[in-house]
Amino acid sequence: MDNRTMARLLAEAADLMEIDGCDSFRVRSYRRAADAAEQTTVELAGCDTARLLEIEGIGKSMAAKLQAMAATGKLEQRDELLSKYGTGILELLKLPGMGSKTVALLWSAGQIGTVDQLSEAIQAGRLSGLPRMGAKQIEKLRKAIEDYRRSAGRFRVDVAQDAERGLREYLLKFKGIEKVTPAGSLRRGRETAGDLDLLATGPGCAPEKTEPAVDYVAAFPGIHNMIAKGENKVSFNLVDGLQVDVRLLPAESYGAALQYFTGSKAHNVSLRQRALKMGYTLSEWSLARLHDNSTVAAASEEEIYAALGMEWIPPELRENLGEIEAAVQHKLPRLVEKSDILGDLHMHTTATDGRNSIEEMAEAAAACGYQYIAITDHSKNLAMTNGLDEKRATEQIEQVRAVDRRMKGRIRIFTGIEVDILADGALDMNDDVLAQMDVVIASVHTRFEQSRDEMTARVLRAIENPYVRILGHPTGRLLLRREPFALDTGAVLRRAAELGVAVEHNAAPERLDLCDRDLRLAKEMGCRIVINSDSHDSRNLGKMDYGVKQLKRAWLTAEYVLNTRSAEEFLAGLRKRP
DNA sequence: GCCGTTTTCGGCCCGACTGTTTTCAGTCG
Repeated sequence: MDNRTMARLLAEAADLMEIDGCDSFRVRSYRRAADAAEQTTVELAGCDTARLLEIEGIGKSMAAKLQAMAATGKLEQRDELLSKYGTGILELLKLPGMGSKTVALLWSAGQIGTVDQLSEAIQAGRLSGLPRMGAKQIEKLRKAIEDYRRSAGRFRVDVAQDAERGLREYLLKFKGIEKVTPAGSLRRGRETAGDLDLLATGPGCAPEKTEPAVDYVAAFPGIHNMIAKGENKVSFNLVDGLQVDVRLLPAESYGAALQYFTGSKAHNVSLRQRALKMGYTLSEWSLARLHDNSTVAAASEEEIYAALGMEWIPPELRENLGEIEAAVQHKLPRLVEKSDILGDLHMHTTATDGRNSIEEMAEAAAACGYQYIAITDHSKNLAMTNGLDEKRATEQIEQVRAVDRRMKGRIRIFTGIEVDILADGALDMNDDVLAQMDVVIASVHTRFEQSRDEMTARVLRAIENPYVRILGHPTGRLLLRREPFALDTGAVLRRAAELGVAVEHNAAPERLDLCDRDLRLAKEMGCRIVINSDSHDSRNLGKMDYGVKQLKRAWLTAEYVLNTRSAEEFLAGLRKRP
């Protein structure tokens, strides 16, 4: 059993224990253990007790549980509670605004243990009269279910990406498979994926010879249930429900298949129309001549696009939004690449909720090839993270400068802070401290019951503060968990552009703030855009692949992205301080 | 359940906000 699965079982156990009314500190220790399992680099399943005990947050009892999990594949506490409450109870907990106490209340009041049962109870009016269940609360729940159902069935891209990585590694271990490429919305860089399409090719994928490869795919240990197993396609669900289709393809039609399964549908329709006009027909097998069905191109996408008289189109642009016309005229932009990113301006350290020191972050960033970074820990309003007050923030400035000197120019470290935008738009830090920072990021962290207008006013007021240089995660979007902040993005971006406040595209995979639509808007408004990792761990520093894909989807070139410039130019590109 | 001792118990991240409370419980970050 891998660390990730252990982490999931422990986290689920913690949720269930909380519903069950266990001691909250005990629950927390399960959560800490889950965190540790998720974060650690050592393979837990192979560890002896002594090694396990070295891990922070793992004690004697937890070590035994980890070993039992490795041996049996199960966590007893979790299974017991699940059989008591049913599996639907965990789903109930995913509704925004729904915590363990409310779940426990619903359970004890009416044996409500699934989202469907809750929905039914609301319809039937059975919730009113329960403690703390007023009209507003019930309406909130009704809305939460609606949102939840809308996103059901799709997976956040980082979940799909993780699955893809694991599967790809597994597939490439097979001798007859030489190349594995994800297709579909994952390849195009969409925020969510309905399923995961993986294309594999190699000698073992040749027609009539696929049987061993198919068997190998079907033996993937992460498979929860098999949907279909054919000659060149294997479909199954992973434990978390994600559907995976693995297609084994001969090298000679790999390009056509990749093109076909990458989509989007609209792009493909357009492309096929063009093919027809040219006397060709395009399918997942090949681009062929209409009159005799002879192949024109099939092995690579490049050949196919070239045969259709155009440049190869990056997958991120394949949405039928003008990319075909541009490719025909050879006018596709040179999109921003990950290697263009020279600095990361948003990260946390052990001073607040990060896992590494300033030095460690700096070293890791230098190893990523960055030329500069900013240390931007949380401010005091994020009490849970041990946010910095004015005094600690001032002290940290000195520490950052000291580390910067020690790095001797190997990397520049800017001073900074991520301040919280309060309900009324004020910042939770004095201006005279902000005035000393190179980089001040202002972010909304809490979503109150604010109307769209109030939320917009809140952000607009915050960026009027002359020390704010970057607007952090502007839409507060946490996909599939919560609606983005309802705010007038256009108005905010326009004002940010006027003021010279850069807007952040937060590349943290779980916090996809500016979707491609927002980024296009930012571009139109003339905003300076910064892509940041918001790392809480030095190991996440270079992880910008997905974020860069999103930039590409908005047709952004390096000139739009401020941190593709040198340290000096970057600073000069930021809003001038008063 | 972990941890660290001022070591075998008693702490354990804390403040803002909402709704249903008329003083506070629940959720979130």
